[in-house]
Amino acid sequence: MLSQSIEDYLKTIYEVEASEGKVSTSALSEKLGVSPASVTSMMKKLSEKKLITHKRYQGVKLTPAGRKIALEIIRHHRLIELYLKEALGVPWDQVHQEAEKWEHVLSEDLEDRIDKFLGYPVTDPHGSPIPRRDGTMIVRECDALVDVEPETLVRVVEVSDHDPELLRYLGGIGLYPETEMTVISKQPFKGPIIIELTGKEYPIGRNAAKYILVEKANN
Amino acid sequence: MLSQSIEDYLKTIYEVEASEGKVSTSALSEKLGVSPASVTSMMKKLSEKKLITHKRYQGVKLTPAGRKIALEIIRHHRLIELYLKEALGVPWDQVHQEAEKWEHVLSEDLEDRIDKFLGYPVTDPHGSPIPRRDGTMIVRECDALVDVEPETLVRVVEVSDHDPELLRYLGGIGLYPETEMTVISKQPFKGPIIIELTGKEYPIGRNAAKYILVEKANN
DNA sequence: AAACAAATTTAGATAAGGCTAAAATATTTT
DNA sequence: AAAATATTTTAGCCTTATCTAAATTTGTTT
Repeated sequence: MLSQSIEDYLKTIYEVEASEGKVSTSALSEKLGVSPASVTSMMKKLSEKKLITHKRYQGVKLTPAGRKIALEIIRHHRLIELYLKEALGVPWDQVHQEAEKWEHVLSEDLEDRIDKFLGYPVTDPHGSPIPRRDGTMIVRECDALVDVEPETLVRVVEVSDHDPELLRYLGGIGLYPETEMTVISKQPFKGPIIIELTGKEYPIGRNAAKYILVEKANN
Repeated sequence: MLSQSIEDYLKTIYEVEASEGKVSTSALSEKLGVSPASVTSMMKKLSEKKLITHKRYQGVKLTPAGRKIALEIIRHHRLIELYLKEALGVPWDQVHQEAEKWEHVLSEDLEDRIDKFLGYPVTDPHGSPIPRRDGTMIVRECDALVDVEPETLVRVVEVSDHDPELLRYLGGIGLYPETEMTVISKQPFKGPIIIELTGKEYPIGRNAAKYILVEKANN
């Protein structure tokens, strides 16, 4: 059995690897809210357990064994998020923090029951893909909203779950995964992106728009 | 915020206090699966936090503050047990171990949602009363099955949740809280107690019968 | 009531996982 | 390419919750 701390490190390494490619000590330090020195000492431990490979001063990489564990935790997390929303009506900006704690104590049996209850879903409430039991995950091709050219009709694929305030704003204007909308314009001087949704226009800050993933909609 | 370990100690102290009156170091050591020395050092810490009173060599007692916390954890535990059974069909012999982990990471918000979902229940799947949010708990008068005279019609009130094997056996013969049955006889030489249930007779070991609480049924 | 046994506490050690401050290595700037 | 800056690692310390072994206190027997 792995400690909660180790599980959190592996999950975070996976996420940083996916979003930034390279996994540095400082990135982990920042995301995990611990000092860089703590990260280094944990890296040493994870290396010994053969869950990551670590070149001094060069960052880390998950081994297949480490990746499998990371994906199991992420599977727990995302199943729980969807479950809480569907079964208990927890709003989408709150499911993350709840899942963050529960994911570490979910048994395989309960995981399966939840999966079955939900009808073997493939995405969580934020549109993130749910890894399968076998440690595989289907990743959809998509672009950050911030990179889309104006006058494009897009469909929301995924919204990052890390900022509850952003989620509340987006929920408020009706922007969820699967929602279709048009990018109207990108205001100059790093100004907001204007989108149109159900006939109304809304501004989305550039920074927020990095965390909204979309795909081109047909027509 | 209290550590999981502290929560487990408080809960166990409450349970020992309720079932045995006096709370000794060795009883806690045994129930928690830690050495007596570990118990003593935790008692020191809990005393400093004013959650228990501790007289050297004389056992411990919960303070009102400690009792309140113990009951909060027990409330979590029992709500979760019932929720898992009702919402996800987890068998009653498995809900305990699942609740044992989840109880420490349940938010107040989710607790309330679960409570509401279940219609503000008053007992868990084993018949144990669920403490209210305000830290009060209604305790029903009842006797251990082992102490009941033969030829008595009784109603099951509560079955201890600590032994999955016993729960499976009892479930198999249809013995649950609210079930009515007749005590036929107590076999001599510490032999089993024979009960009649839906027309059939079943033996219940004396030890098991200590953990089955019943009340006299009318007629 | 003295001696023995049982329960409890103290003393000292260990493992996890965190921290700060200082040293080592990389990277960027001049 | 040297100097300055930023990142990473090492060294050493702290806290929490455990443990074992030894000492103390309580309870029980003779």
